[in-house]
Amino acid sequence: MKAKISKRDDPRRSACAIANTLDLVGDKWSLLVVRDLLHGKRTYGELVDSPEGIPTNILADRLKRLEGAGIIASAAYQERPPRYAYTLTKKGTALGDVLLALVRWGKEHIPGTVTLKETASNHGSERPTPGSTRARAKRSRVN
Amino acid sequence: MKAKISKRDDPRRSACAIANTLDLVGDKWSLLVVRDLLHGKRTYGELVDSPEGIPTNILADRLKRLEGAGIIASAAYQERPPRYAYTLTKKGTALGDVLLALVRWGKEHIPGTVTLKETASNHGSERPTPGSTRARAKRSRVN
DNA sequence: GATAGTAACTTGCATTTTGCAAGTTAGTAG
DNA sequence: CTACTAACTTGCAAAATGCAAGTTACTATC
Repeated sequence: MKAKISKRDDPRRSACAIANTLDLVGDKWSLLVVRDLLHGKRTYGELVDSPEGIPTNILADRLKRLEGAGIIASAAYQERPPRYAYTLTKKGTALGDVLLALVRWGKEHIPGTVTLKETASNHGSERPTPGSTRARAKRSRVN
Repeated sequence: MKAKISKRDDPRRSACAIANTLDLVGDKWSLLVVRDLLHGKRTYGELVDSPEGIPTNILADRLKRLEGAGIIASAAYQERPPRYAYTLTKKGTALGDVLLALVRWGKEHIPGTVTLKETASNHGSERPTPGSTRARAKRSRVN
């Protein structure tokens, strides 16, 4: 019935907001996925194609974790061959401020880095519009 | 044979400022060390005592890497038993903006998190004051 | 209908990183 | 000499990462 949270079994490292945020997105890949989604990418394939070359198993894992954390949401945009589009939730979109701080620091303090913004506009081909179809997400449970 | 830096053997994942920043501080611990230094902590022991409980080998490694990246600097504040004080460089202090973005996001989106600021104001025991001896380490602003 | 292709994952396994405990070094205090 | 402290280092076991290959579910083309 009631979920009681005692200090003993608190899995968090501390109450610090920074530490807890880092526990969610403090790894080499999570924020890059968020970056790509902010830039308009939506599908697994588009995310895999990013210049950093995320391994597919890592991407699958990060998508699960980010969805579990309420940072992204997935929705089937077509049923016949099941295809999913990932989008940022409001919570995820709010990470834009963090990315902005990161990119500003990087551009100022790491030579040769740039703000890359390649994919917001598609390059030629038409794509199915996510959300247009009836959302029927029949999928293995997302922990 | 001369060592030439071509795009082929560039060790970086990409030119993206976010990716490169994450390669420097995109792990569970680095930014917590920066946080503590911003809050006025200076010695190895003080850093180890943080509530998240960083393992000592990880701390030693992160201090080396952060120093190598020019984010922190170490200076001996006493010679007889060698003792070192770690301080943020200007480059490291600039990460305060990133931390600020992280703490804001965490406080808004993760329940039960706070801005913890148990600064250098010691709670009971006296500590050696850096700068008492010859080598004086300049203190950075205590947020 | 057999072959090939595409998107989205999953699985296996070697390598790397993390984390806990214990040990080491260089001093001070009694 | 023994105890104690600060600042690390070392030794693994466990977990995370990364690369390649395999799987599933379709579509398109011989």
